[in-house]
Amino acid sequence: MDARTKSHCEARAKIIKALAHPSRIFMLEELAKGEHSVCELTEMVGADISTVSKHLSVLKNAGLVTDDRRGQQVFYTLRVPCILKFFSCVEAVLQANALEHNALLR
Amino acid sequence: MDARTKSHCEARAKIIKALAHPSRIFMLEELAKGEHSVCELTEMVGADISTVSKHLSVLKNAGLVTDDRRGQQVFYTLRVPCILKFFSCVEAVLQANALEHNALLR
DNA sequence: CATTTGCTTGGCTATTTTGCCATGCTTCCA
DNA sequence: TGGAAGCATGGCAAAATAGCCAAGCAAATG
Repeated sequence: MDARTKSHCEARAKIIKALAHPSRIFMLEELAKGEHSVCELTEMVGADISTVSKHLSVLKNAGLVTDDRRGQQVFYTLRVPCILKFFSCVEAVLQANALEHNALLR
Repeated sequence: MDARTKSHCEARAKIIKALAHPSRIFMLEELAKGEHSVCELTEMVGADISTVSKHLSVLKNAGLVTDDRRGQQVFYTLRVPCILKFFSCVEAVLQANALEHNALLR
């Protein structure tokens, strides 16, 4: 793996890592339906607000969401719609795994 | 986030985590072109064979690849072709980020 | 058989990630 | 202007990951 390929893979890994957490996946899906404030997301996720805030900064840092301060609240929006296709592939893997699992049980 | 949703998100996170490493991304792309033995992949990645073997077991555990022993060698194959679309979305994010970055420089 | 080759696994340390608490900052309202 | 509401950040401890070496196991080869 040459240096060029390596740095490219690292860049991609950085983005995928941002996706690799249950709470962040959940939030992205909620944001796909429409913007939400940190408060709302905190409520939905059910974790400390500081935790949610850090998760959001991870997503923002990866370029997956954007934030918009309006008054006291900060609203987050999904920046990359193709993320949903992304998840549908993961869904396909899950289904394939489930099928495989059932086949082994027989 | 109710229990059902939570476990679903966790299942997806598990798969995405398996994708969240430069070497594993690289290997998946190589495997997309055709099967490879552990030896070959080790050569391509440029890490210890035990490291590569563990990476492969992570991918296998997530249901992303399958292995096939033939003689002394074990050949790995990509199990889920849609992974490539997955990456193309990541690519789109990278490009969007690059554009954003340039815009800020101006 | 004994050895070599190809791969996996155990064990260990170093690094990264996660989540909470405490604190600080910004905006709004009384 | 003082305080409250909404978020972000620093700091810390616990947990998860990553990488290598050493050791083990399976198949081929002599």
